[in-house]
Amino acid sequence: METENLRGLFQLLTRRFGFLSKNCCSVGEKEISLVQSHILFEVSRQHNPSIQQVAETLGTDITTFSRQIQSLIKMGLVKKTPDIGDRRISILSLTKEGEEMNETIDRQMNEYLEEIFLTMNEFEKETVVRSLKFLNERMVKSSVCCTTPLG
Amino acid sequence: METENLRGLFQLLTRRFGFLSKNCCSVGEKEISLVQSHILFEVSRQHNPSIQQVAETLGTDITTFSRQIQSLIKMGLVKKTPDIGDRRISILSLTKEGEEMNETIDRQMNEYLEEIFLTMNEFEKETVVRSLKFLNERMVKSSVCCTTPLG
DNA sequence: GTCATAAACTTGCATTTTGCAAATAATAAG
DNA sequence: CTTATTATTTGCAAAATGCAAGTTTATGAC
Repeated sequence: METENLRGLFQLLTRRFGFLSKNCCSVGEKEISLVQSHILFEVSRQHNPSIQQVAETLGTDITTFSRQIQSLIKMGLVKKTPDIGDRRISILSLTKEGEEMNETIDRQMNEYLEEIFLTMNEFEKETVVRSLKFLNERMVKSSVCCTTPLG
Repeated sequence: METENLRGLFQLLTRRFGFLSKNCCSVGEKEISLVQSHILFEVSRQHNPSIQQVAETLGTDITTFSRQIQSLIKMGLVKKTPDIGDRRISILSLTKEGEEMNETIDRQMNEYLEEIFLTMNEFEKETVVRSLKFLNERMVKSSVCCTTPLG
């Protein structure tokens, strides 16, 4: 097989997805940053995660993350509940407003992505989506640097 | 077809690629940031781009970008040449050292990615790579927000 | 040509983000 | 009980960001 420039491929793909995400985080009155939208996404995705868990998943320094959570709490999007078994730990969850924000962003992003996939036929779309899923799985399993326990 | 969570798929994929990229920007003595590695990548990829062109491609504010270029010049990785036809314009190019740095990062990243693809057979790999390329093309063509002229 | 307008950058702040070091609080180990 | 260890928070100080305003060069109207 010819030598592919895999790096370029990934770089361009992620950049384009980044552009897609950029504008998509203001919902009604509230506006959050890209990083903050990732936090909502991840808090929603994990089951009652601690601050440390989410920070690690996102690869953010814990001190920076602690402050980001403070902002999100001030905005009324995230809640912090002390863990019952271990009171050092703060369990994160989304408020009703946070849920709504996350869902709206989700819908928006999926809409954008669907629009891209509209240019493909069913077979092509299915192949691409299956490939992305497959690749995703393999990236998790790979031992190559930089993976986090909770990926 | 069942409803996929496309956003999640993309988000995780790009995050994982981001992790892969994170550690990979120190070459020998020199160490550059992720953003700076993107700049080297893009300056190398485009044919004698102007400052504005690269800034736009990367979606960075031009004033921020101007300063980032200054840093890279100070590090001896990038060169600025006044355009012959229009002296307002600065043409960017990599120095020999910049080229080397970019190539090393490229090699490193491709090595990591190849390692992930090693867990697939030829057919699977080819399908995935073809899917990524295909998706990339369609993202460029799509009119959905956030694309830049030079993508 | 001259003057106004616009384009390609650059600099001056002022804000935000970041992360290391150190502090705090709670648990676990011995 | 005393000493780690763990989870999180604050105190800086450095870096990144972006708007407003400046500089230099080019272009258009006249």
